[in-house]
Amino acid sequence: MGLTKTEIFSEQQNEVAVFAKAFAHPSRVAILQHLFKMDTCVCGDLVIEIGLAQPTISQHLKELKQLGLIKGNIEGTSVCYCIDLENWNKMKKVLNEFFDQDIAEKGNCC
Amino acid sequence: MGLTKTEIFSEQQNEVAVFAKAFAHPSRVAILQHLFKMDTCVCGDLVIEIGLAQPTISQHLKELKQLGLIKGNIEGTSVCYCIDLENWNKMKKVLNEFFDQDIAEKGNCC
DNA sequence: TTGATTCATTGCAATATTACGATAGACTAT
DNA sequence: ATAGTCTATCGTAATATTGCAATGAATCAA
Repeated sequence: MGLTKTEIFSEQQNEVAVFAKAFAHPSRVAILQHLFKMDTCVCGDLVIEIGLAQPTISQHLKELKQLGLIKGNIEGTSVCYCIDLENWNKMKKVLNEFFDQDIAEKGNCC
Repeated sequence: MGLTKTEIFSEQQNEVAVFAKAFAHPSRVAILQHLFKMDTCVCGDLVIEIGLAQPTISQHLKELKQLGLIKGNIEGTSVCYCIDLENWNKMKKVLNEFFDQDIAEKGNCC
């Protein structure tokens, strides 16, 4: 059906999934990497850098912004996008807690 | 179009995206958490635990298996699934390298 | 063999995601 | 005002993902 049954999962499980979705596409990975590399970022940069159409980039930026991973300030006619470190670190914490579950002394059955 | 243009991205960017996709759905997050919790895991367990239909769970398990994050051994009539630690650690390394890009002394323009 | 159990596969329906052309809105420069 | 630049939004087309009923394949128990 394509309809995720979010209500049957825990809040943490949904949070991991929502954050992971941000990186689940190479366009967004590339956008974030570029934002890390640069000091000041404009959408136009990204269109040239990444090689997708401007509306496509704009759409990906919107998703990242809604997740809180980036923020954008209007600067004259262009928009300055950059990483929102506070939320970025929160995301890292949530995902790393998931990655680092207790796996130490487990009888490996397989 | 829904067709990801993987060819315009770097290998690393695609790798991050592919791994992230594994966690981009709460079902798979829940499955992995359950596999961590248990010592010996069977698909039937997961159907009861998670509350989705058996074919749905089976499909998610297949994806995780194809990615190499879990492995499954046939054990009589049931199948023993568990985390593949080697690939799990590789995934952690790939994603953490992405998460921990140089962000230290950046002039925050926003 | 027959029936029960367990998991995989197939086929389908519905929603989600990705991409882009066209267009609109906001600002700048002339 | 007018033209040019930059970004957002709308509408649309195509692919991807999710979920499940039905079915199949393999094993075990009697």
